[in-house]
Amino acid sequence: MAKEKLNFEDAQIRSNYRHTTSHILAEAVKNIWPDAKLAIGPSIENGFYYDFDMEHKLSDQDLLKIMKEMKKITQANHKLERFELPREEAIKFMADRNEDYKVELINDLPEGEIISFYQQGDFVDLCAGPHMDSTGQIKAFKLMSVAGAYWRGDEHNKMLQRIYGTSFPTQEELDAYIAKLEEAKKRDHRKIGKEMDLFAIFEEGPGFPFFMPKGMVIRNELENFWREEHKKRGYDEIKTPLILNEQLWKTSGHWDHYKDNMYFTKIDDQDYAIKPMNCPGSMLAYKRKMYSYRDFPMRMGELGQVHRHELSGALHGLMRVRTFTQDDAHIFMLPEQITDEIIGVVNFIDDVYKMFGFKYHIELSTRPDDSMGTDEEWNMAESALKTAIEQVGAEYVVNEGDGAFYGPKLDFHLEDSIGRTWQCGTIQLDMQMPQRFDLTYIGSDNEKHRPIMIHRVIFGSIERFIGILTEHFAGKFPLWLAPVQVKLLTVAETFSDYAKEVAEKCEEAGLRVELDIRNEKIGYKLREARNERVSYIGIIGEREVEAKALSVRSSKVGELGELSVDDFVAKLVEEIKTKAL
RNA sequence: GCUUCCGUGGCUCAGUUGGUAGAGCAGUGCAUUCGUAACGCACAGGUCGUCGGUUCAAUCCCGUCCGGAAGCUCCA
Repeated sequence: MAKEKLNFEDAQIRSNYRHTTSHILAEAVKNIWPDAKLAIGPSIENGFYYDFDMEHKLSDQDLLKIMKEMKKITQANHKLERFELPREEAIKFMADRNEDYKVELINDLPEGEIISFYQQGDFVDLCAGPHMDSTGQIKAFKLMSVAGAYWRGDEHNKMLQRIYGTSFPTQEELDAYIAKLEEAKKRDHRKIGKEMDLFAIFEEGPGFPFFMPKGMVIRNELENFWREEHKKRGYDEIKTPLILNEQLWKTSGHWDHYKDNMYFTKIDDQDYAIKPMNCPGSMLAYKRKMYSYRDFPMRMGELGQVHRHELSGALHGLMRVRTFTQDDAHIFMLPEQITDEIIGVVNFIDDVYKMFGFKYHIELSTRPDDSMGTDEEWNMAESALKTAIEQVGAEYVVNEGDGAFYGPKLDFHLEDSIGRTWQCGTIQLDMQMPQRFDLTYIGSDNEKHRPIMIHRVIFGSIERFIGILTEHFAGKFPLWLAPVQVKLLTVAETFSDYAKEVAEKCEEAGLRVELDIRNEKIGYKLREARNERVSYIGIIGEREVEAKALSVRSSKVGELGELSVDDFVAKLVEEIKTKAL
C-alpha cells in the first residue's frame, strides 16, 4: 500500500485500525496461552477490546507481557488476508481449533450470510472485516485494563476475561489520549468533592451520600433556580411522602415491574414501601378532588427523594446512588394540548442546559415488545413526541423499542468532561398510570374523561447533576453556584479590621464570603484558597487599605489587579444576577 | 450481584521476605507580622477495614464478611 497518511478522523478507518489491533492482541494472547479461547473483539468508542475464555488469570503484569508479544507481531508485518468458507467447513475449521465460541457465532449467523475469516501469519479469526492490510501498520497501541464481561453480555452466561486497549497512528496521539484521560481523572467529582468538602459517602451507607455545608450551598442554589424557573412556567410544587403502603405500588404496577429495586418496611404490622418513583404519590395528589377541562394543562412539580436498590457494583460517587432527588413534574392535559406541552418542556430543558454550557443530544425511544396499551395510543403518543421535537427543530436519534412499558419517551443526554454521556432529562408520555388510578376530569360535554399525563425531569437527579457540574467545571463553579464566592486574605494581622469591613460589605450585598486573617504568610493562604477553588480571592495589604480597594484574582481568569471595594462588589453581584458561566 | 484489583493515623502515601508501624499535609502549642501556590520548632494522632484460622508470634500467610476502584449488567 502506498504511504499515504491515514485519515484517522474517519470513523470507519479508525474502527478498522483498532479492530486490526484487537486481532493482534488476540494473536499475542494465543501465542502466550495457546489454550485461550477466542470470543469477540470489536473496536469501540475509544479503542477496542477482546474477550477470552482461559484458565490463566490475567494481571496487569500480563498486559506488559502481551504488549511485548504484540510488538513482535506488528514488527513481523504480517499481511491480513481474507478468505471465505461455506458454513459447514467454517464450523469444522473453528471446531478443529477448539474455538467453541466462534462455532456458536457461526451457527447463529443467518442463512446465506457470507462467512469470512482474516488470517495474519498463522493466526486466523472469524471476522466480517474490514481490516488494515498488514499488522505493521499499527504503530502505537496500549492495553489499558483487564475486566470481566459476560459472554454475549448476559449475566447468566460464563464470565470471560476482557482486555481493553487502544491504538493510534502515532505515539504522540496515543500520549495525548492518555494525557486526556489523566485530565479527566483530575476532574473526577469524587476527588474534587472530597477536596472541596462538598459531600461524603460512608461505609455505613453505601450509595447514600451526605451533603456537607459547601455542597449544600450548590444544592440549594440549584433548587432555588429550579423553583424560580418552574414558577415562571406555570408549575405548582407539591411534596409527597417517602413511605406509602404496599397496595399503592401494586396499583401502580411497580410491584410487578420494579419490586426487586425497592426497599420495604412495616408499620403496625402493615406492609409499606419506600418510594422508588414519585408518580404514584402524584396520582393520589391528583385524585383528591374533581377537575374541569378548564383546569388543564396542570403542571405539578416535586423535588422528590426516591430510594432504589441499585447493585453494589453499579454505585459511583454521586452519579449512581441508592437515594436521589428527582426534579420531577407531572403534567395533566387534554389530548389537544400534548404537542404544546411537550414543546414547552423541550424548550425548558434546552434553556436550562444552555445556561450551564452543556452539549447534549436527544433520543426518542419507541414502543418496546412487552408494552401495555393499544396501537392507537402508542401511535398517538409517539407521533406527539415526534411532532413536538420537529416543531422545535431539534435533532434526535430514534431508539426503536427502547421506551418504557407504559409509554414512549424523549431522553436528553449530557456530555461530561471525559466525553461520557449521562441521561439527565427525560419526557415520558404515560398511558398507564391515569388508567390504573382511574384519573378523570369533566369535559365540556359534562362527561368524565381520562386526562393525558407526562412525567418529566430536567436535572434528572440533583445529586447526579451536581456530580456532572463538578466535572464539567472542574470544581470552578459559576459564581452563582460557588460555595465560596469571595475569600479575603490579609497580608498581615494589622489589616484585619479593614478586611472585616470589606467582608461586611460583601455580606451586605449577599455574597458568600470567607475571611482569612490568620497569622500566616500570604503565599500560604493564597495556596489554600486556590486549592479550595474559591471564585474570587481578594488580597488586602497596606496598598489596598490606603486605596480603599483590594487586589483581586479570579479562579477562571487569573489576576484582575486592584479594584475598589464598590466596583468589586458590583461586578460580582452582576455576575451572579446574570448567572454568567 | 458477577470478574479482577484494592483497604496502613482526618488526607496522600511508605513499610514489614511474620516478631505488635513511618513520612508529608491537615490539627494543637510556641515562634514569626511576613505582599501572591506551602517559614521554623515542638506536641498530639494509627494496633495496620471486620471476624475467624495457621503460627511460639500476624498488620504482613489463608478464609469470611464489609467497603472501595475498573469493567459487565442495570439505570436518574
